Amino acid sequence: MIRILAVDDERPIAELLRLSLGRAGYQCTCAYDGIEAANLIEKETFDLILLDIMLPGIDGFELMDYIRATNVPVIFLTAKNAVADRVKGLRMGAEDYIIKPFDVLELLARVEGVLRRHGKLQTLLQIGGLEINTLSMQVTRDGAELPLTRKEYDLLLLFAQNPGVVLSKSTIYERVWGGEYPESTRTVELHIQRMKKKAGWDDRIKPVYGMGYRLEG
Amino acid sequence: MIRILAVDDERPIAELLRLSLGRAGYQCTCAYDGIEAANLIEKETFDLILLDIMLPGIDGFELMDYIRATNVPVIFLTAKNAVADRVKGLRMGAEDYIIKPFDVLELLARVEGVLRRHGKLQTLLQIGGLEINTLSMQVTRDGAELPLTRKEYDLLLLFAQNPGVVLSKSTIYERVWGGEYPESTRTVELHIQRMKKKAGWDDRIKPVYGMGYRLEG
DNA sequence: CATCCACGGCCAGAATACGAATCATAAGAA
DNA sequence: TTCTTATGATTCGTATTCTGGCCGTGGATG
Repeated sequence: MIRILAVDDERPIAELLRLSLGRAGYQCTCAYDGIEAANLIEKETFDLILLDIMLPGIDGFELMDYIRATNVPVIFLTAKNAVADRVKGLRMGAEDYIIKPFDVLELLARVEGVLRRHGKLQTLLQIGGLEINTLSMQVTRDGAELPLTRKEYDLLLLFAQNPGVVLSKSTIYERVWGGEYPESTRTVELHIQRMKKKAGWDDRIKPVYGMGYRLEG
Repeated sequence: MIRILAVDDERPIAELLRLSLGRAGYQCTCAYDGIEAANLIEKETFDLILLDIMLPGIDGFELMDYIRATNVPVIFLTAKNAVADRVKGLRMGAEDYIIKPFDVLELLARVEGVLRRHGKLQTLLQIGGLEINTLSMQVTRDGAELPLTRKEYDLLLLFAQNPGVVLSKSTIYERVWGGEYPESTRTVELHIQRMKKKAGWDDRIKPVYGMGYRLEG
């Protein structure tokens, strides 16, 4: 069951979110201010948070700071003409935003998109002799768990989600680290190297000279 | 990887474009005025350009003149009530336009549409007995992979995307290497030669004396 | 037929990309 | 706190690819 937290101080909106998402098969909890939201996030775990920017008490941006550490994807809700807010939100690590008033179908499409990108819709990925559980973030080979670090896992998942595709170093950097690729360092190579080794994918992930890396079938 | 250039002098908008497109899997670069855009277009190659009309310095229309020569599709960004601009833009060869403020989903839909019309979303290209997979960047003949270097691949793809068209050496240089064609070297001939050989296209790619090269059907 | 110039083929040095090892710092657990 | 682990910058070595120069060939032009 996928759990979603909807944070909005306007009760009718929050209720609308809860009902729409509930109908679509998600388990949705509501919070009506920043404090309540923070408490819930502390106490429970969610797969996705829908966050209104304008909140009494702690506002959405402050809450974002808090949420970011938990790595839970956030879609935030903004008023029609608050472009600056949207940018600020995306900068702060939000996955997407929805402009109020929103269409319920659009909402569902975006929720699904974000969940898919985070691998929360499909919980088991089998590839290259490995089994990746995207919910528990565990990777196993023949039932034995691989002790992967955070970056290694992210990398592994990126390749697993794009088998056969050449991923350039800048793409990899943007997807795993975020931000612009710093040409001068060898960070990406280094981590690919470590991940390959742990995953036993030394022959599977191959460098494509001058282009990037590819996970072969 | 599909590369998009977003030209807009309003930083928040440009940033919004970059983040949204980036999240959708495109590689997006920003320029904040006409000069910067022109320089980038000169230096790199893009698959699509998003162009704001109102720009300081060189405006969007002037830039359009410049871009048209490069054959890169353009989507205009216009203000809500600038109907005349829209018409002018389409007349000048823009592929589509988007009215600001725009919805990100709409933007993505239009971007996808334009890319599809230009065959840039196509991942499998079959020509001259070869099959080119632009995602895995692999070229196969009868199922056997051709070991191409980066420049060879870029060249092959350029010809494959322009069958029957005479490509001048300076055009080829600009598209594959970027920057101005250095008359004094034989780099282009050399690489075409190698590529032809590996691809088995010795009789397919023919020199057009004094003009360039053409891939014959 | 003679001349000019574009193009093909080849080579070696230059440039670049990648892998491995090492070290310093940051983040996290005990 | 202290210890451990994770992360990322740096350096070096090697393999691969790129490039410029030279020469030969052959088409274009008169």
